[in-house]
Amino acid sequence: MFQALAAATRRDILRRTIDREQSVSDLASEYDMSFAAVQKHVAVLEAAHLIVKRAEGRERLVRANPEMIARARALLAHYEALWRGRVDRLDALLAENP
Amino acid sequence: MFQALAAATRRDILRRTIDREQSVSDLASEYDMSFAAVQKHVAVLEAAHLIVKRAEGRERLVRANPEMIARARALLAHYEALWRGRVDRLDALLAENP
DNA sequence: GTAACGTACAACCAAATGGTTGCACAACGA
DNA sequence: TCGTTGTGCAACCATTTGGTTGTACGTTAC
Repeated sequence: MFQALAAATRRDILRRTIDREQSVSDLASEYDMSFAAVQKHVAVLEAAHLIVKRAEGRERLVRANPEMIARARALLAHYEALWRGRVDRLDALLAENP
Repeated sequence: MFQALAAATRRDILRRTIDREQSVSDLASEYDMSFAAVQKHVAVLEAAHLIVKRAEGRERLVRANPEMIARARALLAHYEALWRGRVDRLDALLAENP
């Protein structure tokens, strides 16, 4: 998941598809690279479940999956909570030895 | 930053150094790879400011930088906020046309 | 003083990544 | 029907990544 978020282009695709559903071609037209390159980025995001695709005729409409973004955020929040826990233990220690 | 978070080993180093300050050797002993490999992971995390190092004699003590973890989390929260904004706009639209 | 320890860094290697072009194929439009 | 459009996938290529070993150098212990 973090691997999928690592490339700037993919984060940008995520940003655009949060705004509104877009076809793969729509997305490809926004970047200075081949359609195939963008299609691969979309595939990576899809594999990480950061986006979902929906078929509409010959188009594939892409939209961000906020649930998965929330999950990434929760993981980082968990790291912070661990740190907070350390502080809390330190606080407890200081309370014991004032 | 997300690139730095992309490797599982580095996230694990982050987790360990949130818990408590540890030397590079301490960290290296935890993984089934060479010292140099771990040292490189630490260097990547340091370049992303996800950890900070402190010299103590010949040792380099590593600790996580919760400020930067918070920043990563905030970025993801921002993405979610964009999505929320979309929903809010939709809500406003529905309110206009009940 | 010297041996051992902790760290950094260079050189190298295999595998993954991010890009390309080309091709196949389904869906749409004239 | 037939050309065009939208998509996916394979093959290929250069660069990056994640690992290795070896070397150098400052710090600590004896």
